Amino acid sequence: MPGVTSRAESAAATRRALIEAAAELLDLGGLDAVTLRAVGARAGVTRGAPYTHFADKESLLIEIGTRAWERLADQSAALRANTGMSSADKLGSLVTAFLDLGRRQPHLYRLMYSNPAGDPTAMARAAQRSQDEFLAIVADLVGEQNARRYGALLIGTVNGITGMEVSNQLADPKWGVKAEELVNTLIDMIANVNQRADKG
Amino acid sequence: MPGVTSRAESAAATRRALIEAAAELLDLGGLDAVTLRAVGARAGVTRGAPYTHFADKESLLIEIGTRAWERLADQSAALRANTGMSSADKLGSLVTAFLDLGRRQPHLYRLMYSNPAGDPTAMARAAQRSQDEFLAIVADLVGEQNARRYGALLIGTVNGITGMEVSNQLADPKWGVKAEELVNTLIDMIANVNQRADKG
DNA sequence: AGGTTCGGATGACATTGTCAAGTCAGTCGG
DNA sequence: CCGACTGACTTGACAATGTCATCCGAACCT
Repeated sequence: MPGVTSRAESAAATRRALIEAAAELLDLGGLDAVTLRAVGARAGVTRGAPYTHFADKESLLIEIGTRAWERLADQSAALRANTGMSSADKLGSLVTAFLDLGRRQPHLYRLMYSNPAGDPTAMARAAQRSQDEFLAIVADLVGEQNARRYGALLIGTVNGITGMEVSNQLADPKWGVKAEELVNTLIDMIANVNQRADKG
Repeated sequence: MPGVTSRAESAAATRRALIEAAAELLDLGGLDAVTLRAVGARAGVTRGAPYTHFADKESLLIEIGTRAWERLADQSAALRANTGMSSADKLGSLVTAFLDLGRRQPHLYRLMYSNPAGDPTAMARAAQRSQDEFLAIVADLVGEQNARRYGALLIGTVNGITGMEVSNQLADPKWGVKAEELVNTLIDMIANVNQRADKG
């Protein structure tokens, strides 16, 4: 038997520690606080260590964003599999999860949308998977035909409203509305339109 | 009479040149391309010159974002004053302007929403003025009472949809819808709801 | 004219991302 | 059991960048 911790194990642990350290620094001090030196120090290694596990700093950040998207996608999938819940409630639950993410981890939220226009990164692919899960739940609510149209509208709206939350724009008392209310207003409108279409 | 170009005039010209150079670099190469040295070179001065006109690099960027928001606000104000146009058309026109901005200048668009959570910058104030103008047009469409609710919903949705455009997410053929369609769908729904409320 | 003011230039410095070279412990074939 | 090897990590070095203290010179005022 090799050492209690094999080399591969300790390397994997370091990789995990680096990701965690970077994510913590991001939450605490924003993107500017995430320097490779600080990440290394927090993970108990030196500034060069990240280059063993990641091509460059951006790759490390993308890994963090990817994981966040995957958590959301998993959450959606679990929710969709839940049989004791209405589609509308599932949708509301997801929206809340999204808003909470933006509120609790605004820097992470920004990172998740900092997609370069060029090639699709791993993060972009994870984001798409998350959207597909979301879309499936919307389809349960409004039917397959309308899913794309209203799914895109809903996703866009949730992003936008959360974005306003993140940049503190909705906090302005002039609006007098909460983010959840706004999204629920839209969900209601969509459900209504769809209901009328069903009857027609 | 002092020289053909007074010192104050040339200083103001330099300031303008710096802002323009920075904005061009932003459009061309993204935020990473905006280094003070590059900005100075493009404006015909050296790296230290910006510090005569701006406290730091961030202030220069904020100035660019502020100007962009002000252009939008002015555009909205002009539109609102136009008497030969329906409120719905005004709204559609504004939405188009917004989407075009995101499509043509994605880096600038991102900058406009990169608001720090803390104190309200000049950019944040300009953004608010722009939103107020938008809100006024929405109020013409749905009435003063509903303006806040639906205005916030619309602004959030436009932001979100544009954001999806900017990060190339709507380009995915799986959606099969265009950004304008989505927003128009929402505008129609809002107009309908309001119409029914009027009759009730 | 002579002093003053201020826009801009220059030198210097700390921080940071990145890489080449070196070090050392775990691993494996014999 | 031992020597070679592999690969994770460290260290030294470098270039780019934001920022500031200092300096220069031309426009400005009296």
